[in-house]
Amino acid sequence: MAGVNKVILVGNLGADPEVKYLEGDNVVANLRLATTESYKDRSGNRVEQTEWHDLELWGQQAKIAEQYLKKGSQIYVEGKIKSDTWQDEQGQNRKKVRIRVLSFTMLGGRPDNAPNAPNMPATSTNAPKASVQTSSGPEIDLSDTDDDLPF
Amino acid sequence: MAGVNKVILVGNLGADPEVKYLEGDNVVANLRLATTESYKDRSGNRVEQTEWHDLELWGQQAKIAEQYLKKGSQIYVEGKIKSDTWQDEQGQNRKKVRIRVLSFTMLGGRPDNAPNAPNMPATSTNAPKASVQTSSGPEIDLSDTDDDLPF
Amino acid sequence: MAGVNKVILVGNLGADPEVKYLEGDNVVANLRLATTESYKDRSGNRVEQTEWHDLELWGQQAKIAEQYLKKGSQIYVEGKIKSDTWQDEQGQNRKKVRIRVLSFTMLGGRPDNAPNAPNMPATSTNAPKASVQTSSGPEIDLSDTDDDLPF
Amino acid sequence: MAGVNKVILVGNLGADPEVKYLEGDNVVANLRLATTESYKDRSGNRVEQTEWHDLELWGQQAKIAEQYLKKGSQIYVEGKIKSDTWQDEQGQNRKKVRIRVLSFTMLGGRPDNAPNAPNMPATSTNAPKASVQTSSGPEIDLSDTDDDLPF
DNA sequence: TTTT
DNA sequence: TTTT
Repeated sequence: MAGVNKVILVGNLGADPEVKYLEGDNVVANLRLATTESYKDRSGNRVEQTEWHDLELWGQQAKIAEQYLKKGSQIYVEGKIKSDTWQDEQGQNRKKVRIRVLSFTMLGGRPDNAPNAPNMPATSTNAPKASVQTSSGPEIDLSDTDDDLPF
Repeated sequence: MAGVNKVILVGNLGADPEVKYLEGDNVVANLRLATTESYKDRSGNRVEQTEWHDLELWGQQAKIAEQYLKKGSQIYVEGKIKSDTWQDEQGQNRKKVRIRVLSFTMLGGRPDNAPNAPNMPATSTNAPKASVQTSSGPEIDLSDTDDDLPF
Repeated sequence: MAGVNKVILVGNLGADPEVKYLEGDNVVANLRLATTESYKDRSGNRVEQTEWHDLELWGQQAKIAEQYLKKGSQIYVEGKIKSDTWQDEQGQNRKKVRIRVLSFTMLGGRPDNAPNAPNMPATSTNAPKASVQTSSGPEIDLSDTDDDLPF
Repeated sequence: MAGVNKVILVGNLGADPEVKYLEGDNVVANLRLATTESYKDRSGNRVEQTEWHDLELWGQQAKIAEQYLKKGSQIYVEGKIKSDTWQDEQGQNRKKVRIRVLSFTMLGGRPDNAPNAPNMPATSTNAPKASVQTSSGPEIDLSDTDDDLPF
């Protein structure tokens, strides 16, 4: 039956991406993203509440994350909630929730390691911000190569 | 620091709402929501994948959920990801992820137990679908009482 | 520069889809969707405010809309805002805003004209609710055929 | 009938906010926001497509926009589509679509004119990024005054 | 455990 | 563990 499972986050990475190259030319990147909410409590004091999200990126997006994201990077993320369930050694049911990222966009300033040669004109197609929108369901073949970064 | 933490779901309840009345006139409802995704695998077979979400509603929304939602109900949900963390008896760090619902809307047909008397005119303010939005624009008066359900 | 342009709607069609078959095997469907918001004004009276949206669907989605949607259908829509600008006969700048639909899902009950023969097994791939998620950027080739409906 | 009308944008302002102070202590700000999408056409050339959105903010949000946003500012916006319709001098039906902003968040670096004195402690409540959310959870006290900007 |  |  048809459903919708959508997550939208804006936050900062708590650490550099952790990237694993798997067999069969597959790549996965894991990110820790903090989204912080700020509000006033009853006493009028400003309170900050931070939620930490475990993000998972696959394929070309994992590679772009590896290359351009790092601890502190601010990103916009779109994805879906995905959980793994298993039994632990005590026979207890366990569940781990992750955000499967379907697209992300770097926010704020130009990344330090963006591919912009010095003296490159401002109107260069090497735009200063990364936008990655593979919108890849499992059945879609994204035959991108490393030379073919989306920005 | 400013962030965004937003979840949008459309799915069906796997069970009737579980409602607890707490001290201090507080109410909480817990719902189990299934979002099902359907796609074709490499062999061309249609595959269904269901994700189960733990929803948490508070206050007036909890009461409306109790009154109008039941096992099988299809709803649109907007909320945010919220996790509790603690140490279990083995001293292991544990984390439980929930969706804190900020608004929801009943989808599909008129709920069985909707407050529509027979012979009630079609233009009755007892509209057939529940829409609950605790968050309102500045011009909207939310002086709701318990007798004053938003539909 | 990287941006986000996302629209999420839940509403009902004000009329049957208008479908045009263009040259080159292209199809476009135009839908009128009403989203209705209900709130109480200062006097405590319930007020309904309806916004009408012009939706545009292309390709396989247009065909599915033609086949399964009709006046009154309730759908969930995801898309982006897209405007055409031109000069009218008086030389005035004009602008027309549409929602370019990227995916939609039928809500509520089984559509009347869904392809479920009586005695059809429950596991039929002709599932009773349409879910269309081509997530088609302009560069993605969706070589679906009519026999290959996504439900 | 219950509906959903939601817009999520990330983009940059094309000009400084235009703010009007109305009678009765009301304020409205109009913003022009560009969302740019980048993709490759059939020839493999990168193409940028920019959509311009007319945003409308009211009350406290309008004041914050006036104070902290300017041409070029990158923001995350959440709102709804809202159209005005009228007849022009030729008796033609006209329609103007705007985004009614319900919340916004400044992205990227610290705004130039943010209220951070030099030597101000890092834990100052005068946080450098604006987050404005008129819609709040039930437990949040929104007793803001004009002197009491939410960051 | 839902829905189709 | 981020950001401000």
